[in-house]
Amino acid sequence: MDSRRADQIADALEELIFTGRFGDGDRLDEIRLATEFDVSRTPIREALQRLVASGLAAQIPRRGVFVRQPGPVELVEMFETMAEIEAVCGRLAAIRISDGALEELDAVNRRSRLSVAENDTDGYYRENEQFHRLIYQQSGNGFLAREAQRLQHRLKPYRRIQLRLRGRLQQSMAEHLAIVAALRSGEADRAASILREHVAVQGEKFHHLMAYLKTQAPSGI
Amino acid sequence: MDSRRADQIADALEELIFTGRFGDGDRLDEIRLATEFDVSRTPIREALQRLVASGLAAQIPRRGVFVRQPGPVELVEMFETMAEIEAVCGRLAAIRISDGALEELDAVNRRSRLSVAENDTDGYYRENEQFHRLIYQQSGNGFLAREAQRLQHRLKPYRRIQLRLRGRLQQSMAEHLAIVAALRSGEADRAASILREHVAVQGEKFHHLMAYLKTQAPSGI
DNA sequence: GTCAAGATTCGTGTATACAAGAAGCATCGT
DNA sequence: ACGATGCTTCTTGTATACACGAATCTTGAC
Repeated sequence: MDSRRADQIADALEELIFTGRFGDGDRLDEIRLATEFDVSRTPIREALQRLVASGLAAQIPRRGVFVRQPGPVELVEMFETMAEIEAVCGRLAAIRISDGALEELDAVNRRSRLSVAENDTDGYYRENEQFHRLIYQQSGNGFLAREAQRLQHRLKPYRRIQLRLRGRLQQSMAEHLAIVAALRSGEADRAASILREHVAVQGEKFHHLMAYLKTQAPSGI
Repeated sequence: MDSRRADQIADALEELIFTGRFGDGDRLDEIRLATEFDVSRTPIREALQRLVASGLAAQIPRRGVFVRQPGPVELVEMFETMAEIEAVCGRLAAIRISDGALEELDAVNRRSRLSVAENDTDGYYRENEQFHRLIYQQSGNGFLAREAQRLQHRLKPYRRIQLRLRGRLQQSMAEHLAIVAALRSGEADRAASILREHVAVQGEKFHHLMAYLKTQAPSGI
């Protein structure tokens, strides 16, 4: 699909940052990466620029680009922003959603329930992602939907991990059902506030999880 | 400040796109731009990638990058998104704003009033920009503030032009005063809804202006 | 021994050279 | 005459070479 080497490298680097292989402040050495990816510096530089544009890294002129993992404060801010944007999507979707999309949401929730039964967090997260994406799209605003998806992608590793907390899967599932109910009945404000809480609570849960992990092992994600 | 040639070029190109010197669908020829900016293709390519990342241009592999001016539909979507995000900022700011910031907003509004008196749309827009930026910052969420500012920057040319409509300056001014009043009294929902309308109406006004200009002259902005 | 200044080295930023795919054009066949 | 196929040319994508600034190391002075 994408024959540009630089784009593949950008995705690979993003994954490496997400999985914590590159820690905060690490310099992304062009030459080193070039040899590792067996490619010249040119595509590496293009990939790095993409990372900088996404906010995953910061560039200091003549010094290089450095990984920029969000700290606790920024993570809270990102989750709050995501919560608000999802709330907006939900409020608009409650007015504009199509019957077909409601059916799709039901279908996603049926599949989600199976994942919950099997305690399959990865499977659940996949369905969860689709669930939210559908709502973005049903906001009837393509631009907003793209922005929401961009943010979702950025928060993906953090949204994912908090599902491992005991009871979180069931709670999330229940919230999804409530959201669909509100959308179906066209209760815009109710859909918005449930969605806002649904996402905000993810931030809090993630926060708790981080605090907990810190007491257990001082390693990264 | 920024010694990187590529960044300067990116800004210059952005300006050229904003001012309509490059129309929708125009190919941004690397070689041509390189000779025009008297520079090699390398910084040009980096600049183009930045444009693509901002959404101002689209890249087709092995074909080049093409200017992507938003059409009427996308503009409406962008204004709606901006309106919702500003509403969120306003709601949060109503709770979190500092006394000092309220003073600053008053000061900005005083300066704005002078621009209104002189019918100085450019001056008014500068103050207007600052007014909104202050509210973003007072949302107490740095991440949200940056996102809002990014969107504001993207919409700048369109927000600016609609101020030329007769009576718009006075109307905008009145709305700003109402917004500060709501923020000062901590009426979160009221601040949000005024801000939402304040921005949404800009989209509508811009739309009207475009429709009007289209009847007058078939040129670009 | 410590600090400062110069030299050296290393890495980014830019220019240029090379590779490869896409578009346009000409020629050949039907 | 029209269409298809191969060639040519042009442009992007990648590699390499060069320039310049930053950081470090060394050396000398106090």
